[in-house]
Amino acid sequence: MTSISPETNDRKKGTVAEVFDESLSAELFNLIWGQERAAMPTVVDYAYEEIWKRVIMIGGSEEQRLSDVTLAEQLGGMSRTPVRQALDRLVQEGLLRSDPRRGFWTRTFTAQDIHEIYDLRGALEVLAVRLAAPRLSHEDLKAHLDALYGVRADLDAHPVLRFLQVDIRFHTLITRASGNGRLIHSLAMLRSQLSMFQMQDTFYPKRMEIALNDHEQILLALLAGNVDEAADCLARHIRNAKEGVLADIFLEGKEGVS
Amino acid sequence: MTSISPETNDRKKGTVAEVFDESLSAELFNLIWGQERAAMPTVVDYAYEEIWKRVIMIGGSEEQRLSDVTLAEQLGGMSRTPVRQALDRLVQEGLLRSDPRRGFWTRTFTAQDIHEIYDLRGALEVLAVRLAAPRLSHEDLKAHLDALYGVRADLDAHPVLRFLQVDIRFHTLITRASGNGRLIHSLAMLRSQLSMFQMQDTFYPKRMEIALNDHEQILLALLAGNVDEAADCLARHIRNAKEGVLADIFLEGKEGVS
DNA sequence: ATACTGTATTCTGTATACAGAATACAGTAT
DNA sequence: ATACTGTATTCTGTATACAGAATACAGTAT
Repeated sequence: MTSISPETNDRKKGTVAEVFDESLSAELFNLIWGQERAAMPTVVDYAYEEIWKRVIMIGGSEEQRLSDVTLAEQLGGMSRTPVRQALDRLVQEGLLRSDPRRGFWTRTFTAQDIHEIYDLRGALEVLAVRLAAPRLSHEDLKAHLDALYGVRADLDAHPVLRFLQVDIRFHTLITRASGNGRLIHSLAMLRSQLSMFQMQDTFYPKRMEIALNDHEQILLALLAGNVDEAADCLARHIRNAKEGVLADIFLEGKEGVS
Repeated sequence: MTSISPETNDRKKGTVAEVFDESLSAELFNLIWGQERAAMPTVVDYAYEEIWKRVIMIGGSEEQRLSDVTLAEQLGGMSRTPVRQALDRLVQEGLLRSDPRRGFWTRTFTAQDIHEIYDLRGALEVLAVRLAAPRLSHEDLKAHLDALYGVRADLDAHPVLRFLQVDIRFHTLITRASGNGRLIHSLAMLRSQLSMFQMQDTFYPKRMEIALNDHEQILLALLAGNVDEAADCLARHIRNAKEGVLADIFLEGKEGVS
């Protein structure tokens, strides 16, 4: 899966897959679902985590069949029952499709899916930042600003994973501070779906810089107590991210589809 | 569960449970999940539907244990496997809690849950109406206005179920027209959770009239092409609904909790 | 009477068995 | 050569079996 750059850029860039492969899916899993891990995980929890990582690595560009028998063998010879329960969970969360009496399949993601996910995410994160504003401490905000400046300083050194970490942590900070458990879970599910094409997504330094600038602006607005500005900027930030992903992954020039 | 009226009202009123009992849960299920029913339902689908109805009838006021063995027997002697899959689905959707190695339980809903659900619903429906506005035909809008006037005319005849039907259909009209499948599903899940205390909720004619007036205003704004007004009114409508439910169900006078 | 310990019982989570649907494929007709 | 039919095989969905965790409870000590 080679992507054609929509604009030339002489600095380092790359798809996530090129740079990190297997280790990234584990990192992504921790960032997205780490906090929700059970104290005493069941066999189903283990199967869910392992299959999640595989699905993310397969990505959203091809439909691939997942056989419960094969997976059960590969996951240390466990039985089909917990594997099927894990697969059911992934279907619920929108990462897989189950074709009745024909099995489980990874899903392909279209431009329509990108629109759905980012539109939803925009509405949810704007709600999150409004709920979070009075609950975020100055220390938390400043700590994240520092982290942001640190990453911006050496984006060239280890670009993509470091950027993804700080990006996810920024959005997680705001989401968690909302205090709305259902909102937190919904956003985690959307991010889980986004991870499906994160592996093919191409990250340009320019795009990462723009994102970090947006984050900075939002954090500064929150520090200044200007919630409306933070919300507007966050909405714009997510619209921009959507356009970036659409341009990168779906090059057929359908940017006009609103 | 007897509710104390926060204001006296001499016209007919009542909790849903008093008026409809078992038949209502089936009606609610159809309104919420009817469109998503599979052509060839599996045993799990059947178990899911039956258990959903039971859970709704139990409601969100008491924690009740659900034994997979007992349910399997009651659902025509099916086995535990599909019952557990259905229970897992209900946990995913927030209607049940699974206590690891101790079983499945219905959840009690607190004022915090009402806040979470309605805040989320507000953000999602506002997004829905913005996406739906250019996609709703004048015929659809007018048809719903007619239905609304019909119900308002004879609210006294069969108040609660008729009101619930037209209420859910109004929100479903807007949600579906958004064209965003994930948004539609998220809102169906929230409504599913709302159904948990719908049975204890008390419907006063005044409250129903206010809701219908809101609906009318939103539909007229959409007919006039005034999307912003429709969105604002919808946001207000849902905030009002939240306050109404909080006042009805949680009488401890915690309206101040924002 | 109350707290504690150890055993019996119940019940959950996972493994395995089995029936029937979907699929592959060989054989036949055109 | 291609389309079709019927049988063999594979695989999914559900039922059943089983091990170990949670619970109930009787018996004992204080």
